[in-house]
Amino acid sequence: METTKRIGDSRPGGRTARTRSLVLGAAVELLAEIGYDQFSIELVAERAGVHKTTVYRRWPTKVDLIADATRERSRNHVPVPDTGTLAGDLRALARSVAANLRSPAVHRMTSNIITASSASPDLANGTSEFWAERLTLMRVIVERANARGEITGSPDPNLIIEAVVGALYLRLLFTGEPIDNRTADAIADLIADGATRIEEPTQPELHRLEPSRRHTPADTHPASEQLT
Amino acid sequence: METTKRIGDSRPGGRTARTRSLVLGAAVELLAEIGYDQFSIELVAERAGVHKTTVYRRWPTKVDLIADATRERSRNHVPVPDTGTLAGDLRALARSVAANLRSPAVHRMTSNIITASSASPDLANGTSEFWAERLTLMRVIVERANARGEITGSPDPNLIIEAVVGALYLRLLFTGEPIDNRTADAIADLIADGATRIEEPTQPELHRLEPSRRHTPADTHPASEQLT
DNA sequence: TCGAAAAGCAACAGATAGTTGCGTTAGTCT
DNA sequence: AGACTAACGCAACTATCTGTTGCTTTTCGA
Repeated sequence: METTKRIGDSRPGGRTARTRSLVLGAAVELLAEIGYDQFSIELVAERAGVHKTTVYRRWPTKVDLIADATRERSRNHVPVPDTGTLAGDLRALARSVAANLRSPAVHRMTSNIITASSASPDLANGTSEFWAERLTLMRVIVERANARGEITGSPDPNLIIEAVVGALYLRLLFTGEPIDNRTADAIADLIADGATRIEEPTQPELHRLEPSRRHTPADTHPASEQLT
Repeated sequence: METTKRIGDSRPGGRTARTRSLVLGAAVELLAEIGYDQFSIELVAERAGVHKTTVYRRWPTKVDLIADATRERSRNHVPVPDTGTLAGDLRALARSVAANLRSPAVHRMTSNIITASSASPDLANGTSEFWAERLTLMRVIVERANARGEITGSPDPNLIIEAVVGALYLRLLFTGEPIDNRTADAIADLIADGATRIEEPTQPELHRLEPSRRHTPADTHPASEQLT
């Protein structure tokens, strides 16, 4: 039995692969150019110089196509800075992210992926994995700082990166405020200060503020019906 | 002349207002229930118990409707915590935001607004204003801490709030990692530590790390074609 | 109670998504 | 090389959805 073979599985060599990369390339281009509304399978087909049935056969829906098109980006190697200090590394990282976010294409791409992700658990997983990989890569910044003895306490390394990146994305998606290098430096410094609390690393044990000294506020009951 | 009067301007009292609120209410509900794809004017009309032409006449497009429906949320009063310490306040704030973000309805709502915003500068402005207001409200947390002498240096107060909130939203929209109270506390503490650098507030001048001591890394040239 | 603004209604036009059947092209296998 | 077959091209089609129009009915306001 098992004649249930998926399209594009055999003949991985020639035309199939070419068509596939043409279509996915066109999809990525369009995702960066137009909004989710405008994005359509027919447009992608036209851009790829391919007939729409070809696209429909392999990617039944819009989100399937988007999911596949964005899956490849894991290959994007993020250059991880190594300046010798945590603050320096975080600044470089923040500036690099900021520079990226200033591009309208990236803005559109990001919005579109968020939209599609909310419609497809598959794509949501892909996005999640992509970011997990990316954060793992960036985490060496924190690990190096740790090896240097820069870091006090044991903050979650991921959280340090997430705070820097998250603040920048918040501006991109919500506040619309400028994402310039000044901002990037400021957020990097803020987080670096938080992670390297003591200014005299030679006496790291001296009267450090223990987490237990802070009081945990009563859990604010979740706002009953507060959207966003 | 000037017969160009907009629909719904006169008769602000009775039926007009009722219809309006019915429609906007239905729109908000749907935004929290379904994705941007499914969301349509006809669905909103049906949910509101109103004929679709009624909706079309007042809100020509989907995004117009969404823009109007979400404009009202500025009224949402965010309870600003006041626990007596910056760390405590930030923890309470983070927990409250986290609790909110755990709701799937909020997740969908957020994604949908992002999508619609990218299609409408009008809505984008609205969202931007909404967040500006919200951040301004939350900023009193930092201002109170400042008055208490908790804060060293002069970090951008907005940035402190943005870092906390941004990290949580990053998880919601990208990484998909859990947004529990542990995470909320950790991010709050990290930022609080960054803002209140010296552990002995009575000697705030003692060997503080000046910004000038940090070196600014060479600006990493923006990755030429790195989407997202 | 009367006039006018807004809502209801049905029918319509146009666009778009997605499908189907069949002929054509081009890798692959012997 | 030549045959086989998976994948593509093509045109025509259906179905659905978006948005409009002309008219009638309701309801607010004065």
